[in-house]
Amino acid sequence: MLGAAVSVFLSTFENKVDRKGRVSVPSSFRNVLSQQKSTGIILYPSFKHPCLEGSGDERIQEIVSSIDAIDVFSDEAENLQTILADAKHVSVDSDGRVILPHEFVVHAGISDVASFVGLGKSFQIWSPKNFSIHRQKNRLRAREQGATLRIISSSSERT
Amino acid sequence: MLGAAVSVFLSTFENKVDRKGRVSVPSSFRNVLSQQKSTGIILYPSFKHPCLEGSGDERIQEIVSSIDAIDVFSDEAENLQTILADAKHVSVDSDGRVILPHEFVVHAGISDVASFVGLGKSFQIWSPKNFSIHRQKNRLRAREQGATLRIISSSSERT
DNA sequence: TGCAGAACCATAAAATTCCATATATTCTCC
DNA sequence: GGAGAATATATGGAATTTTATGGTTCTGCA
Repeated sequence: MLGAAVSVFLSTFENKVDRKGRVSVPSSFRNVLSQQKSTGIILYPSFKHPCLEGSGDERIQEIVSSIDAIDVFSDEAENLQTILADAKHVSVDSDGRVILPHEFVVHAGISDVASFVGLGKSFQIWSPKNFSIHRQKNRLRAREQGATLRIISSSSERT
Repeated sequence: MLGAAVSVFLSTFENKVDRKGRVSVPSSFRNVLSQQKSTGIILYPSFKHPCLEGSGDERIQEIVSSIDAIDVFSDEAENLQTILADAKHVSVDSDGRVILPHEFVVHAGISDVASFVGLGKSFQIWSPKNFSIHRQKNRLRAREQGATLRIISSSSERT
């Protein structure tokens, strides 16, 4: 294995989902997870997009803390609590695969291929078709807003 | 070894890309990377040009931090996440080479030669043909605007 | 007892490591 | 100052190791 690379979820991978709902977690993602000492991953349906949100299983702890920190009856709290209610823990088997729960597969519109999309501290799982639409929109917007590059360069100027 | 001196990506190098997509990273670039303690490099397609943006892998950490600093579900965060989703980490092998992912080769229109262009804190990878066109345009504009030298001198002031 | 999930096996494709060489470039000793 | 040794770079190709993925068997539990 190479030098542990970078410890964030990065880039996009398309893997096949077999009849039993099994799908390989990208190798580089598994490396990140094992660095985080995660035995598996946490999945929950995104409420913004037709995709699944995923992360190492310590991330749940952060969400719980976030809930604690805000007003119990706020919309925000309810959103976060919804996440907890819908989330599932799936374990990674010895071949590096997980089983995507059926209702999640449905939510994301996944048939036989799943796109794992690295977002840094977390990742998403999409159907390739939905993701390409989503990506298109994002790139267009990023270009229009010109926000992307500015933010990056401003944060890299210091050091 | 010659001037390990400068710790910025400088000048332009043309190296061959073999059948497997391997290409040598210019020696002087490797020196900069090792000074930054990078195990490899981060690559992502440029929004603006048909080329690849490259940098040491600590850059990713900066982007992730930028994301963390803003609302997780905002458009802005998604813009930045687009970069993470498109980026790839490639490790430099013991012979000083990296493998250019196929889709990146396509994006940059690279066939059998790649131009590594030093930009100081980062660099770009072009097909020689596209780069010469780009360079031509830039020179022309610089001449018209007479702005180039001013910009260079102001940004080089720090270290 | 039937089914979902877990643990095993097997294998083709892809990525990584290792080795060989050609071409420069630098060093060193005479 | 220069011939030849020693080092560094850029490349090509082969050998090995990892992944991704399909199939089968085992097992607990409803």
